[in-house]
Amino acid sequence: MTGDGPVTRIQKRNHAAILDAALDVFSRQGFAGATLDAIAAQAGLSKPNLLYYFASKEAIYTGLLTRLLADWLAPLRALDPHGDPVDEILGYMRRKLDMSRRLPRESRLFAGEILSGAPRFLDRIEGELRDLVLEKAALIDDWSRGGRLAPLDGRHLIFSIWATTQHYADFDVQVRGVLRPESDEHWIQARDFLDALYRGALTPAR
Amino acid sequence: MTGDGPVTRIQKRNHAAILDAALDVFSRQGFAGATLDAIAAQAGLSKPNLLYYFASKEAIYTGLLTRLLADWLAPLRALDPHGDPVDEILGYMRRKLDMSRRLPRESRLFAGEILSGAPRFLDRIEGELRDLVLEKAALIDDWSRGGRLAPLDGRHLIFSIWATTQHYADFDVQVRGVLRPESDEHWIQARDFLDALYRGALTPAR
DNA sequence: CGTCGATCTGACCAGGCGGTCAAACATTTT
DNA sequence: AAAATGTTTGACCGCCTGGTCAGATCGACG
Repeated sequence: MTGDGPVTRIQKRNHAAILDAALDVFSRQGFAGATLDAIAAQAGLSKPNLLYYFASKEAIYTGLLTRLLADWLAPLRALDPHGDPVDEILGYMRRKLDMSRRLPRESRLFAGEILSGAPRFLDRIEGELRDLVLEKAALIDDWSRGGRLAPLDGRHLIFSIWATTQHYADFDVQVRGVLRPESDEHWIQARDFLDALYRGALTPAR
Repeated sequence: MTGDGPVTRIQKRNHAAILDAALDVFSRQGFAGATLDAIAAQAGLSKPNLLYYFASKEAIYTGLLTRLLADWLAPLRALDPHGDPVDEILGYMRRKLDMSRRLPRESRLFAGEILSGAPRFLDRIEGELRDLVLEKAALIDDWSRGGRLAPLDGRHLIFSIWATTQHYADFDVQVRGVLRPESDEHWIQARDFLDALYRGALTPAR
């Protein structure tokens, strides 16, 4: 294994299979609770073979985090300075909620990492994540000061959108345990609720 | 050890020391990542001595969850049907935010358990937690229908208050990583932000 | 086909884990 | 003081874990 990432056809296939299996296992069990045997079994490989592709459990985990971070931040990055403020923020909320629905494993992976103190992720939180949040928060604060949004702290507004949308992925068992949805109707309810919540709070000049 | 809880003076002291140490370790490392050695060290006891007081790691963990659940639900239980709707809900939000600030270990303990699928807690989520949420959500829905609150789904409103307030405990390292607060001023900002958010969204008749 | 590197595996290891136990030590009771 | 009960410990065990390694197998290519 060179450090240049997958090259051959087999490498590409197994590399991807391992990362997908690892996402499954790490997101359910956390870093400490996950075992290489479980990841290998889920990927359909033997444990030594898995270690032929990744140097260590640690390497799989950090590989996952790195690979997923960009996708994870994409919705916020798409917040458009030239759009209508309320529409932009509601749109961002919807994209995040949609990500929670479609990519709950990724959401739980990040949640578990941060919950346990982000020992392997703190540098990127304080780096690109921080930069992006502060940039977009400044944009929101501009909108607020211009009277195009109710006066709300942009940084905490972003936090609240993370919290409310990721809640439906991270705390899925609790949401389902309380609501007992027959299929997925609670996602529609969540969308409508959050739409009303943020529309009511963001709309200025009442 | 009988099953009747601490009796002697020494038992009371060590029992409490163990639970406090366990809260520390479990909330930082999760169930799988925590070790009996770490808990014993934190409690100032030897591992066998720790197991003299609790039958197993599992027993300490579930003992903790049970002991803390009532306290955890107290703020919601205090939601008063006879109070002013907006004030009641804002008051509830403040109590929850205050709990996140004062009891972050407890918040992270529950978060970790639910995040990993609540394998040892699901029955109580579907039991007393569900009952309480549905009761208070019905109250909120009554207020909404009576025009005393903006029309919002009570169950999802409760979820959103959990999400936004517990976020500051569960994702503390991320919040601090982004905001870099010099002391604890971000808790004040959070209170003001959430106050404005929910006041704006809840206030009816615009 | 044959060769050579890429891929894969069974057997194995050292360390850490939850948990046990007999015996030592403390404390209370008689 | 002695007996009885409650508390603590060092030594230990079996199991699982992450990781290694020598060698077997596979697959692309001349």
